[in-house]
Amino acid sequence: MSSTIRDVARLAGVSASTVSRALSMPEMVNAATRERVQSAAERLGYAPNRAARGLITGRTGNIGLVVPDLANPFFPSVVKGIQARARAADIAVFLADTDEDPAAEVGLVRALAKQVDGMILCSPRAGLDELTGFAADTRVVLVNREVPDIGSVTFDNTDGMRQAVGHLAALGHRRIAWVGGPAKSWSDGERARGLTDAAAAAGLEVVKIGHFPPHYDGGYAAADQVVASGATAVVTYNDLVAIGLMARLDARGISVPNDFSVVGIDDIAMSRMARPALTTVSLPKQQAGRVAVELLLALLDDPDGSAGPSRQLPGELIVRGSTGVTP
Amino acid sequence: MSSTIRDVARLAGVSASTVSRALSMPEMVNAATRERVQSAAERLGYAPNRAARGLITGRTGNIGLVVPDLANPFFPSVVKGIQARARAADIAVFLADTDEDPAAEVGLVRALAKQVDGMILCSPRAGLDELTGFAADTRVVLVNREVPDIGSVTFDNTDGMRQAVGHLAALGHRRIAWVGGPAKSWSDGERARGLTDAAAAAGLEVVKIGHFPPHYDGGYAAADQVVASGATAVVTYNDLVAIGLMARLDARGISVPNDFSVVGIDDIAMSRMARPALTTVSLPKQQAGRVAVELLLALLDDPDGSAGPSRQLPGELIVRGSTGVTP
DNA sequence: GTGAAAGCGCTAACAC
DNA sequence: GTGTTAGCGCTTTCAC
Repeated sequence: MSSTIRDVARLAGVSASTVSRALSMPEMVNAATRERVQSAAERLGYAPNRAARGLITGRTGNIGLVVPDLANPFFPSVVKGIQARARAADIAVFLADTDEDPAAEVGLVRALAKQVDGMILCSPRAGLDELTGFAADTRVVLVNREVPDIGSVTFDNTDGMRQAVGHLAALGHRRIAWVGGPAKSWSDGERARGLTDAAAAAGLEVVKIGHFPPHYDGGYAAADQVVASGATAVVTYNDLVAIGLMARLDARGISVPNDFSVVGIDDIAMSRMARPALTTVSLPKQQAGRVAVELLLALLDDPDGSAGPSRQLPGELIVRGSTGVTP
Repeated sequence: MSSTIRDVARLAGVSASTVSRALSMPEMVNAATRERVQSAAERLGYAPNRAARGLITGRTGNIGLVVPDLANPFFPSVVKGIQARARAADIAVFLADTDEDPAAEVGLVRALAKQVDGMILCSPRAGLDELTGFAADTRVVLVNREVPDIGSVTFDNTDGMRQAVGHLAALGHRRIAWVGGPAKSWSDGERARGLTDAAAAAGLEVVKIGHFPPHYDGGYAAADQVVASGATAVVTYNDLVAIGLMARLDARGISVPNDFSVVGIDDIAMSRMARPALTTVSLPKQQAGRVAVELLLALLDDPDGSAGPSRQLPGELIVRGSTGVTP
């Protein structure tokens, strides 16, 4: 159905290798021949079969992308950044959604690894050993996860939490609750630690409220414990949790921000739309995606394939209505 | 780096062809040999190179998926459905996001078409001729778009609008505004027509308010015209628009649902979380994704590749706070 | 039931 | 500068 390199060769009256050269290394071929080949290719709508090319060059021009859950708006943003940067490099993206299932993660990585040049793993839930194992087989870049000897793009949680604490301290809060996300989430640990350290430095008290699913319902469920903790402000694992938490607060007649302050992390679109709008540590999600692709490309061009420098991106506190009033 | 069929053959003490058979047509090989091959494959972590296999079988085991904008929560849901169904069939998914750019759409389809068995195009913005052209080259299934002779999965907009109108009429509304989405969107036309027809049948008046971007900001921008129209209720192109519209209404001190009723379409997660929660025509997004994959699989198995039967999925009105009160 | 040989579409080495 | 040859990893005749 689709035309091959030989069709073009026949039409242009040259050999297949000349077609190949004319298309991928135009300098190496006579100008006249080149034009003949190019117009023939044009006329046939020819485009090389990348699978066949990959077989011989060892480069497929494809990358794999694994995310835990597309329904969490954080990930589509990262995916968009990755897409955009990959397309600019003429690279196609395999996407897999694991549904937050670590076992599925392992299977999907193995399945995809064979047909891609490298993989980007977003917030992987897999264990350290598994990730190290992946990186031995394939070029891997991590997003929102740090593992020794594997390239990664992360966010500066320490500084983000410092900003959040500074803001809450300035509003007069003395006791802050932390609502944690999935126990297997690397960033959960980072954020909790960042918050604890920043609070200690500022002389504030932190109450940790268990682990909750990283969704609206998780926040909704956490709210009552947060209130019972005696805190006057809360920082949550992510925006979705914060929004769910605010809904429960509202249902109980607790006013945000008059009675309570809420700070999220991520800055998903929904946070602007919430009422009151959510104060949050904004993370450069699309940029993280773009940077991840760049790291991966560097890794692919690097003959020994050692991990390039990892990148840490800054977060920025966006103050909105959910922390507008002093307690 | 990765082991090939010959490595397995050597370890099992058989030929490559036997390995191939033992793995893909286990019946055709002696039980003892089969076990030897399978354990050898296991030990080496062998998985066939799908590109190489595709070269000879003509089937890559991959499908392409093109969506206009992952930032619109409607699409991640569909993508999740597609992913899940594809994975069950051991099929990998190439994902491309066009950023609502029809030109990018064409380019991406062409680029992907070569390395996939078929493509799913979600809410494509491309013209009729272009889509027909695609379908001539590749197996194509459309989601949320209907084109003659191309298989598709759509939602029953006519019935959905009938439900919405029935609800609003029962609340006592006599004059309903319609806020349209992108002019190039097929479903925009369908929904507008569905609403108009249902309103006519029920003896209600419809005021159409132009075309707006299918986002929060579009709804925010449309609100003032909606109010000026003299309508007491509004149906919007999608939930995002409805939520933006409600925000502007709120900013102007117009109470939903006391002064105004709002109905969206899609039922994205955010609609449950909005305050007041949004009444909306819920669309089975994940199911649409699953069905699209099934249609595509049927198309691939069909030797003459003619368009299979298209499927239309029902929508269901979910009544929430945004239409709770009679005007 | 199994192996040897051919070939999918392409590119890279080697001749010329 | 261009054609010929070989081969990427796999499946599929065709012999045996």
